[in-house]
Amino acid sequence: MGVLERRARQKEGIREEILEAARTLFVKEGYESTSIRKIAEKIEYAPGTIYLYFRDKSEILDRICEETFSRLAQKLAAINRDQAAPLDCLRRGLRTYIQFALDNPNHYIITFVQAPGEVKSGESIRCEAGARCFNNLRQTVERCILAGLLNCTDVDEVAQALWAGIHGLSSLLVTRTGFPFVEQNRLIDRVVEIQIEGIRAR
Amino acid sequence: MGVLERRARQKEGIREEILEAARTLFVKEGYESTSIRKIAEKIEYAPGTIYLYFRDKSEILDRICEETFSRLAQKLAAINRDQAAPLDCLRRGLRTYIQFALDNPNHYIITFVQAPGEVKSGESIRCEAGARCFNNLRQTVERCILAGLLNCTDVDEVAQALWAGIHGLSSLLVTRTGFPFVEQNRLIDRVVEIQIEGIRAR
Amino acid sequence: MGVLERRARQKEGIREEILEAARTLFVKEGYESTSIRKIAEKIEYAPGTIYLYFRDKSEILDRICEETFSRLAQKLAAINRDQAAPLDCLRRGLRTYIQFALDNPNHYIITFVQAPGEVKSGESIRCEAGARCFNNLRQTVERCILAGLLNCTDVDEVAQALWAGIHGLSSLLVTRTGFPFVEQNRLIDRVVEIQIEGIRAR
Amino acid sequence: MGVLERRARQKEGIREEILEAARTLFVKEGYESTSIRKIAEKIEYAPGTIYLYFRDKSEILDRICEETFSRLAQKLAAINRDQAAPLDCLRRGLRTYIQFALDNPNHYIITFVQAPGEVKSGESIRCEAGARCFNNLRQTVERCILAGLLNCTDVDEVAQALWAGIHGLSSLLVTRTGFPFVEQNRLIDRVVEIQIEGIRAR
DNA sequence: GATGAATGAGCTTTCATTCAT
DNA sequence: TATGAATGAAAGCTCATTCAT
Repeated sequence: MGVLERRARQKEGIREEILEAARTLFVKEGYESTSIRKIAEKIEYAPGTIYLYFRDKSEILDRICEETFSRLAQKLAAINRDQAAPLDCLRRGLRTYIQFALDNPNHYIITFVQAPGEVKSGESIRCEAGARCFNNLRQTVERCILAGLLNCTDVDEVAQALWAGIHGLSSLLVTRTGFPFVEQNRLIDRVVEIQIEGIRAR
Repeated sequence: MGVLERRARQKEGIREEILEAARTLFVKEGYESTSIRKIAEKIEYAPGTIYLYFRDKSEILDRICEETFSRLAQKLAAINRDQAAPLDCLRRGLRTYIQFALDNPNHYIITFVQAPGEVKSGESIRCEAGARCFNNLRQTVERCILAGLLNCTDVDEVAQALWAGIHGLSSLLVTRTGFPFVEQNRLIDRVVEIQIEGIRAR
Repeated sequence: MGVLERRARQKEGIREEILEAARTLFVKEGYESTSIRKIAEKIEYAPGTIYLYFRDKSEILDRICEETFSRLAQKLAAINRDQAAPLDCLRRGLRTYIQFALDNPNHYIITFVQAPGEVKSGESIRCEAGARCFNNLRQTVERCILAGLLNCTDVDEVAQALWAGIHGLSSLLVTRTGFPFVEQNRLIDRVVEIQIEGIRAR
Repeated sequence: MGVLERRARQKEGIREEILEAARTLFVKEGYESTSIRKIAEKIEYAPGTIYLYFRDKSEILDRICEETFSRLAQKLAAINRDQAAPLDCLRRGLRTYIQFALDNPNHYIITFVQAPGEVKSGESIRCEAGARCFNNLRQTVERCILAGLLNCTDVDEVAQALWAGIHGLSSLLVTRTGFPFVEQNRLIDRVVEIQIEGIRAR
C-alpha cells in the first residue's frame, strides 16, 4: 500500500488500525514478542505515532480486552432481553458465548485465556469488565431458577459451573487448533447439552 | 555415600531449583517476560550457570511440561486400572484432573493454558504428550459406553466434551484467582455432577 | 568531544563515521574482537544506533569490502583505458595496486588479507567482487601478450603470478609495520622491476 | 575415542594434542571464535586441564607461531648449508618456503597471514622469531651477491623483495582456496622463475 | 499530527578463567 | 594430574519509549 493511500485513510481510523494490528500480532506472536515497532510496521506508521494514541503498550492490551468484554456483553444482553422460555434462552446464551469465541479467537485468547499474571497493568479493570460480562449469564440462570427449572438453586454456583463448561470448550477450540477434535458442531452441541441436562430439574 | 553420588545429588538439586524458580516465574511473569537472568537471580547463581544444566531457555519449559504431563498421566492411569463401577471411575477421574490443577497451578497453567502459539519449540512434543494424557480419560469413557451407561456412544465426542468441562473449571480456578467464586469444593462438586448427569443414559 | 559537537555532525555522516570507526577497529583488534559496543563507543552513540544504519555486524564488513573492491577496480580500470605502451601500463598497474594498499591499509587488510574462513557471510559476494577486481590486471597482461612482449603466453598464469608478487609486498607492508624494511619506495621499485623483468621476453 | 583409550595416551603428549587441536581450530574458525572449551572438547579433556599446560589462550597461539618459525627456519638453514651453486640454492630456498606453506597451511596462516594487530600478546616474540627466519633467506641472497650474480647489490632490498613474492603466492594459495588458480605447480614454477629472472645480472 | 533518530536497559548466550575437590 | 562447577564480563541484538523537528 502506497503512502498516498495511507494518507487517504480516515484519521480517526488509525486507532482502530492499531488495535486490529495489535490484536492479530498479540495472538500470533504473543504479547511479549509483539513489539511496538512491528505494530507500527504493519499499519505503515512510525513507531512514535502509536504513542499519540496510546499511553504505552499495555494500554493497547487494555483497550483490546475492554472492547472484547463489551462486545460479548452486548450479545449476551440481547439474549437476556428475549422473552423465550428460560431454558432456551440459557441454551442460546451458551451457544452465543462459544460462537463469539470462535468468531473472535484473537479477542478471546487475549482476554480470557492469557493468564492475568502475564500482564502488568489494567488487571483490575479487566476483571471488573469480565464480571459485568459474567452477570448477563447470571441473570439468565436466575430466570431459570425462578421458574423452578433447575436442580440447584444457587445462582452463582450454577452460573459459574456453566461458565467453566463453555469457557473450557471455547479456549480449547481456539488454542489447541492442532488437536484432532471431532466435528466442531457436534462437539459444541454435546457440550451445551451436557450442561443443560446436567442442571435440569427432574 | 560416595563423593560421586553426593555430587550427582547436588547437581540434581540445582536442576530442581532452576525448574522450580522457572515454574514460578513463568506463571507470574509469563514465559517471554521471564529472563534467564531473573531465574538465575532467584536461585542466586550467575546467569551462565543455568546453561550448565539446560541447553537453552526453551528446554527449561520443555522439561516442566514433560514433567507435568507425566505426573498427571500417571495419576489418571492409576484410576483406569481401578475395577470400580465405570461411572464412579469417571467421576474420580474428573476430580483427580481438577485436583491436579489445583495442586500444581503453575504446572497446569504453563502446560495447559498458555496458548501453544506463544511458544516456538517443543510444541509438537508437548502436544503429543498431551494426547497421551488425554487417552487415559478416553479409556475410562470407553468403559462407561461399553457398559451402556451413557446417552452417547461416540467415545471421542464424550471424552472431549468432558475434558472441556474440567479444563474450563481448572483453568478458571488457577488463573482467575481474583474472581469471587463460590466455595471451591461446592463448585467442583457441581461441575463434576453436571458433567456426569449430562452424559448419563436415562 | 562533547555532546553538542556530536549533535552538530551531519546526520548523513553517521553511516560514514560507523564505517570508518569499524574499519579502524577491525584492523586494530580484528573483526571478531571488534564489538558493536566498541564501534558505538568510538563514535559516541548508543549500541542500538548502529542497527539503524546496518542490519548486523557482518553487513558493516560487507560494505567495507565492497567499497574497497569498487575503489580499487576503478583505479585499475582507468589504467586499462590508457593507450600507453602495454608494458608501461602494466608497470603502472602494479604500482597503483601497491599504492592503493598503502593509502588504504585498513581497507586492504580487511578485504585482502584476513582469511575468508574467518568470516561467515558475504564471502561469495566478496570473492566475486575480488574476481572482478582481478580481471583488470588480467586484461593489461593480455595486451602485453598480444604485443608479444612476454616470455609466457598463458594470461592467467602471468596475471596470477604478478598478483602474488604485489599482494605479497602490499600485505607485508601494511601488516608487518614493525619489520625493518629498507626504504619503502626503493623496495616497491625493486619488487615492481623484478616482476616486469621476470616476465619480459628476451 | 573412549575414556580408556584417552587415558592410555602418553601424558607428555597432551601439550602436543592441545597445540594440534588449537592449530586446526584457529584456522578453521579463527582465533577469536575458537574457545578453550572447543579445544578441550576436541581432545576430550576438561577445560581446566588446558590451564595446566598453558598460561592462557594467547600463549597457545604464541607456542604455535614459535614452533612454526622454528621449523621453517630449520628447513631454510639446511639449504643454506648446501654448497651448490648460489642461484640454485636460492631457487630451492624459494620453493622450500612455498612448499612449507602448502604443507602446513594452518601454521602458515596463523603465523604469517593473520595481521599481528589481531592478537594482543607475544607480538614482539613472533616478530623477532620471524626475523630469525628471514635471515636464512638473507644469507642465501648474500652469497649470490658476493658471487656477482645479481643485478642489485643491496642484500636486504633483494631479500625483502623475494620474500614479498613468495609470501604473496603462499598466502594466496592457502587462504583463497576458492580462487580458480591455474595448475598449482605451474604457478609456483612461474612465480619462482619470475623472481630469479627478475634479479639476475645480465 | 506524524516522524524517525536516538537512547538505555534489557535480552539470550558464550566466553576465558578460577578453584575446590 | 585432572576435573567440572561456577563466575563475571561481555557479546550481538531488540526493545519500549522519548523528543526535536
